[in-house]
Amino acid sequence: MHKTKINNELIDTDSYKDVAKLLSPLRAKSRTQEVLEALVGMIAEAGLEIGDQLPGETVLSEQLGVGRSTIREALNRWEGLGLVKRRRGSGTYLTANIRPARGLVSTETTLESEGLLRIVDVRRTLEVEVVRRAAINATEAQKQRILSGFEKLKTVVASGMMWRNVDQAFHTEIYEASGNAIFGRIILDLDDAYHAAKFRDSPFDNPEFGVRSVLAHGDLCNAIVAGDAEAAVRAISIILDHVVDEIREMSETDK
Amino acid sequence: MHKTKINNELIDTDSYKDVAKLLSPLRAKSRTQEVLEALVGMIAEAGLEIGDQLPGETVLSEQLGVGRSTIREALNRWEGLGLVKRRRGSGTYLTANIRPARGLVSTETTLESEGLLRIVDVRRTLEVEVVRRAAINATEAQKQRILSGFEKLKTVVASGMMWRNVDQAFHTEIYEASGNAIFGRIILDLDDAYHAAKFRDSPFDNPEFGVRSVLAHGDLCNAIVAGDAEAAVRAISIILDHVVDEIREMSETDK
DNA sequence: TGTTACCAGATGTCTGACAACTTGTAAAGT
DNA sequence: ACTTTACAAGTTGTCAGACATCTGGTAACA
Repeated sequence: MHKTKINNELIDTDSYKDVAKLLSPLRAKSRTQEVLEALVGMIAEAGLEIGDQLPGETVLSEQLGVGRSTIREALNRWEGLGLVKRRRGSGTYLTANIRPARGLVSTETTLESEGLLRIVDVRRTLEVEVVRRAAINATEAQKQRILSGFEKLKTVVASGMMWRNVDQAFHTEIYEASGNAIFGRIILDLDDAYHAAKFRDSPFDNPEFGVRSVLAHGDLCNAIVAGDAEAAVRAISIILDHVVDEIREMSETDK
Repeated sequence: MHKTKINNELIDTDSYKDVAKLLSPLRAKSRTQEVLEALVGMIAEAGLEIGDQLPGETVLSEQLGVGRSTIREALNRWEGLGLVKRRRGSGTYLTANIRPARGLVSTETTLESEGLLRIVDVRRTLEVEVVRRAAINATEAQKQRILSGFEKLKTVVASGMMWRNVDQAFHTEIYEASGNAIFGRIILDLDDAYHAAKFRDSPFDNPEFGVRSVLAHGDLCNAIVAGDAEAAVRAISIILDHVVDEIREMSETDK
């Protein structure tokens, strides 16, 4: 069996499934996540409202081309969040208004940099709180994961490769260490909205930006491990300042 | 409507479900719920803490005598509430302190209120920032809208009507006055999630809560109009404290 | 010594099957 | 004409087994 090193990951080059992955490396999302997004789209398009019944599990699984277990995992997640109510022998019913996420950064608010800056603005509020808590609450195991995440980020950035996924993994460790996973979930949503708006025309990472902010990432990492909340807040502020700079530069050089 | 005397009690015989409920009220729990309670017991007994790894799915399913799918449904539910983190290829890890229900409170209610408190926690971070900015940035026209929104809220609460929509409209005015609408967008999403989870079975407002917090709403309103950011922050904190109290009361009185 | 290759264990997904429940409807009975 | 019963179709709940995919550690190799 042949293995090849790509993006710092061992990849099986014998099965062409993995080759396909090379062509579209953005599909890192889990099947369940994709199903959830597809469901949101379906609900919006079909105009379903509170109380309406969703199609059966078998119908959904056939239509989306995934197993019934996967559909069930997605729907059960939603029931846990109170978005749907499942009745055995009857069906699954909407119990809340489900809005497609595109509202965050939709069509008209993407007026160049303005929308991006607003997103970063909200993100800063959340990130500051998260790193403060992470510095206080992180367990030893979590600190270890944060450290190794940073090491991975450093090597990827140094090699000039796409670092967004690695960066996101690094920050996810911090969100988890904060003690309230909902912060992380919202920030990741904001991040998705940000990149969807930013990379509309050129969907590639900026290598230079990675080099610039990797230093601050190191400070952030050390501050959390050392339990220094205020230093962590300073570090994340610097990182977000770099993001703001990036947006400004982009809006200046771009047309 | 037919009534029949059974065991010296008048019972509605139109639906024999009620009779069956009298005979076996213990079998109402689903397998998944039993699994969740068993897991809570195991975690408490084993003394697992945040960051610790749970036994594998196969081990749990064998030990509890249920299928692996059932275990997965339970654990996925927990992940949705942010109580555990599942890592593919690695394992399932605790991300919150899970305590067994005591006294009359059901395990389900305990876990649910835990999730609600996390939502309010995130919301507090955002709301504090929003009202601070609103107090600083609000224009005269926006202050006027906030004032009239509060007047409407006062009359609706006093009349004992459903006040949720009016309350949401009042807060929306504040979100807009903050100068960054994305804050409001996210808070409204959180509000939806909160109500969907909280009012899963009884979709009604609590009139008493409205009366209690309308005073703080007045303080918030005046502080923003006066441009006093710190007073506004204090007022919104009191409002959110009331929400937390409400959750606590619910999980104590619930059977 | 450091890289590589491999292995065990864990979660993710799919398939097929059956159980349990709900609901509507047609048949049977009065 | 009305009520009761029985049944069928549709839906979610649970189980078993299999394979895919990922993670972390270990042993072999250069």
